[in-house]
Amino acid sequence: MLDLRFVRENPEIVKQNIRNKFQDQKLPLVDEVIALDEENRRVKKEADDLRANRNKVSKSIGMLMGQKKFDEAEAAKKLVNEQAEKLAECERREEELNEKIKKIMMTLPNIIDPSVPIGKNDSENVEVQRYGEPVVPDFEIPYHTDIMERFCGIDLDSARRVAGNGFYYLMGDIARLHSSVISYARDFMINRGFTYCIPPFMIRSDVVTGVMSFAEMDAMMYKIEGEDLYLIGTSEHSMIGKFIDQILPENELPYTLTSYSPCFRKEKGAHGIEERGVYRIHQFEKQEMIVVCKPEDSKAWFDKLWQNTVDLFRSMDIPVRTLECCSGDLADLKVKSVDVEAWSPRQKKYFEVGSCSNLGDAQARRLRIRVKGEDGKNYLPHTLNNTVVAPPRMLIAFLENNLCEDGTVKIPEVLRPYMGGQSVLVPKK
RNA sequence: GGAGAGGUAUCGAAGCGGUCAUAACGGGGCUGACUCGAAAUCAGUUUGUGGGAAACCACACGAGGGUUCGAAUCCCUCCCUCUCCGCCA
Repeated sequence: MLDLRFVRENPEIVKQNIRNKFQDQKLPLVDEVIALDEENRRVKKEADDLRANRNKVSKSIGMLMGQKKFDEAEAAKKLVNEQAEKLAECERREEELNEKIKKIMMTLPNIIDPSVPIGKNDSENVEVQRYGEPVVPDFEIPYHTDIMERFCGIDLDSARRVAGNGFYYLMGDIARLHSSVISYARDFMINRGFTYCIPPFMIRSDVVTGVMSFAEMDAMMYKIEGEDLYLIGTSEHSMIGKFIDQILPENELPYTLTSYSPCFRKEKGAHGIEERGVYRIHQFEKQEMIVVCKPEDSKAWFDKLWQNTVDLFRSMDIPVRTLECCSGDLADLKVKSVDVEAWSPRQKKYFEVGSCSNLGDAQARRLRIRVKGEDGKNYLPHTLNNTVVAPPRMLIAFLENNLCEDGTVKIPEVLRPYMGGQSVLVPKK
């Protein structure tokens, strides 16, 4: 969501940005919206003048009535009535134009950061840096659900009977491991100065449209029947939504929060063989971090945020890399985004375990989140979000990287306090 | 689920067809005075959004409609919040 004034004053920047994102079909929308805006301002001026006149005459009628000059009052009424139809027509046109403008503005992509690599789709994302040695052991690493089954740690059959494909029962040590990771990640972020928060797991539609594009909404969000409520796809939704319609005191910035929630996603469409098991599911749990900050600080915060995830995974000895999202793969609301990917010794490649995004002022504009500046003027803050860890998917990386040849799984030092002191998990079968 | 009350700026709250929406009154914030400094006190200042170079204009009293020359105020529909009762982790 861009500022309309910005579009009006910088049409070439907006168009080049659209080309950079390979959305050329949206190019005509820029001139279209500028023309609509011009007409809208003209119509608005006319309507404003008519309304100003009506207000003036109406006020005088009140005075005339008070002075009991009824004849003059009647004459004034006639005058207002003569212009009523013209005003009504202007107002209809205003409404129509506003709607058209809003619709276009919702589809124009946010201006990407100059540092974002230009590319058509996810195949052109760019590796930034690797952390830790991606080891391939000389024994075979089974599929993650097979590892879990050795520990009697997963029951997908029952899950399918109860809820269908895309759900799981985690059992025993594997379930405990899942909870341990969440607890550890929570404390990890608290130690880095973030405020822990447990948010609502359902949100209203106006919050949904504020935090994501329509395309994403349709593909992701579960709606509660008969109510204006949606299950959150990530706690980012309720956490950024927390600030809807607020004017925030500048001295309270930045807000740095870490939240826990289950996440619900439709995951529409078919997915590949590598996305079975607990990789892509309708319900999972996640520790998230969000930041609301001054515009000038968002770039620095962006780098701090993804670094937290890298550090967390490294503290559990999982090799990771950062992958910069290219222009064509970047969601329309985002200014810049980096995925954190974990090493899979089985697939001998990295796979996504987290995503860090700088939304610029796009979410703030949609949600009407403002900051009262020192000079008394309000401005839009920037919003950022990043995955701390999403345990089900993280467990895949965890099990594959910590599996020993004898079938046991090492528990990293940092997780042991959360696992009752165990240093190793021994298979049950 | 039943009954009741209510939604007005940063907060509490008055207004209940025109002379109180540049929103009374109070709190908070900011500025100044007093003070070595602070508290207290006193004075001033402080809604948002859009249009305009500016003067200024328009819009917004939960949302949307209607009545009217004119609606915070009257009518209709919907949403939300609170209190009590019921039910229940």
